[in-house]
Amino acid sequence: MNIQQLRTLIAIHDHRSFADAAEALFLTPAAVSQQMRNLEEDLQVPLFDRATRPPRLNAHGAHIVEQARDVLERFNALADLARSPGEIAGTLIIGSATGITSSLVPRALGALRERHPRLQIRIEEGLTNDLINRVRRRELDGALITEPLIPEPDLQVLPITTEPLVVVAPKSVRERGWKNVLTARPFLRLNRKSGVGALIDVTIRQSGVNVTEAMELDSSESIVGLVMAGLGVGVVPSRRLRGENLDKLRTIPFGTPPVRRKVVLIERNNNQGSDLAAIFYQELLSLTGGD
Amino acid sequence: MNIQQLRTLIAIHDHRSFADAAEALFLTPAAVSQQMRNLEEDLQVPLFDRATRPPRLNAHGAHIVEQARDVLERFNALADLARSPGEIAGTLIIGSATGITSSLVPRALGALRERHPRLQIRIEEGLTNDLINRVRRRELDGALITEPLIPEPDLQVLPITTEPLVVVAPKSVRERGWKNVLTARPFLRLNRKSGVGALIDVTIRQSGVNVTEAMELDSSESIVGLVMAGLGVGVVPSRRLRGENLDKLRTIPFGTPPVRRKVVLIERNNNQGSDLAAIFYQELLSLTGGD
DNA sequence: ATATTATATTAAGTTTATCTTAATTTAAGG
DNA sequence: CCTTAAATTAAGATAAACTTAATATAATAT
Repeated sequence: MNIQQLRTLIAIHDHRSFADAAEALFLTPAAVSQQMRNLEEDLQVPLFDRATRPPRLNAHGAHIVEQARDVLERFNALADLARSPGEIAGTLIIGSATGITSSLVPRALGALRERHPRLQIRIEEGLTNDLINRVRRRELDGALITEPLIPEPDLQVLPITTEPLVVVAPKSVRERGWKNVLTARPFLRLNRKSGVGALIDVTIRQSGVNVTEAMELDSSESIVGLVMAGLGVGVVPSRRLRGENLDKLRTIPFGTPPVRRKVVLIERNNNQGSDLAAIFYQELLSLTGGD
Repeated sequence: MNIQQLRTLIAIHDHRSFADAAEALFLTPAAVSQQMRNLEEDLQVPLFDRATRPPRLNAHGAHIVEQARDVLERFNALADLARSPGEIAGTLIIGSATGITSSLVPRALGALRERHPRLQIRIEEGLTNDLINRVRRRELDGALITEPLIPEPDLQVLPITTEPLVVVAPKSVRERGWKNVLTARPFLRLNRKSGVGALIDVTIRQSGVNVTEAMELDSSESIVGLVMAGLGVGVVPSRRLRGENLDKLRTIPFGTPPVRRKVVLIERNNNQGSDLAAIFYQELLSLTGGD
């Protein structure tokens, strides 16, 4: 049994004539006759009472026609849907490097959900290098990470937003200039495995400043806490200071010129990118106005 | 797009491999690969991301798989239903000659309805000759009529029940024997177009009795009424006398030997009969115990 | 009853679709 | 880099589905 045979069966019922059904289906009457013969043979049951002209659907045949209408409608609806995939559906999987705090991302994801209700969205956190490999392996549609990033020919880097870094020190530190402040007290280093940590490290090395490292920490919050307790100085994204009691801290722009960390979306290059990631990026751009 | 392609698409999703899907479907991998190519070409949209091995369903493809499951399940259910038409459905149309009063028929129809809830039943009354022609033209599945009936090679006569005929006369008629009673008073004839009327006519002619016809009437009830009014004598099915005040009437068995009218079901012969009529007849037999 | 007509059926040939086989390509893993 | 397994592609083989032409037949007209 196949869809074409069902189509023919219904047409015979509607037109009450093999010949008229054939005409409606752009076939010859012989084709219609043979189709019905083949269908009956396949099913091993008669569908027509052929003692009249035209043949009449028997009780069973008439029953099958009614059921077949539903099946055919659904099949046609699926074919239409398949031909015009207009509505975005599926699962977008985005990796996010640990510590990315930009409010842009949640806003973009919210807007995506609203615009494409059938789109499933998943955010998976991880370390930058892991995320990059997972994008390559197509396990992720894209990943949000921070620079620095070694340019790779198979990856595309799409800028999303930037954020200034600042030196933080206890209020009691009086030295002028960021280099002097960093050397005035023990240095609380942000883990170099993170993009920000690495950016800070590179900047310090290139400036020729010799800091006295006290310890290495995994998060900007820890660093801010220790600085407030008077145990040293550090460098953190300025956003991390929101809500803090700035009366107890000094903040000085970090670097010459001041360094900003960039949040970027990486995707596969060379037409290997995921359609869903492209949609996500468009959403981000519309929120930032392209800045 | 066809059902086989949908089947293959789903198998690829479930096995995550063209080769394994091919094995499950008893095809070669090349056939699977070509089917998917053909499907994408027909729909004019890609369904797979082919930059990996095995190819992965893209978002759109995965979405179509989910919809396709429903369509395929319904198609399969219809094929199963079509192959085994176990449950009786459809419309049984039975003709009934005017005046058939046997309680068997309503009882049989009631039992049929109970046994086959999806069976539609229609009873259409008419004159015997009309009904016979309509059975021939397959407009009726069968017809209930009374004998006599001229045997016809294309019609099958299935006996259902019999009923005695009686001569009815006013109490004042004293003659002995049915023949004398019929000639003692004017004869009230039942219309010969009905089976009973014809049966009565034939029996009288064959007996050599010369009745004096007063008038011809269409129903047994009219005859009984006129007899009670003293206007003549007649012949009616004995069932018609139920509830009548028999103190005012004489009743004598009609014919030598006594004549009984038969109610029969006629159907087309030579394997032209309707399945539904056969079911109806079986029901009648089970109610009569075959008598 | 016979003749006519329109339509379904059947047989045979043609066209199209779908499969298999064999060679080639390619992603993935060692 | 090499190897392997699996997907792809081209070409041939097979099966399915159609058309054409002849035949059969129910229905209708005379």
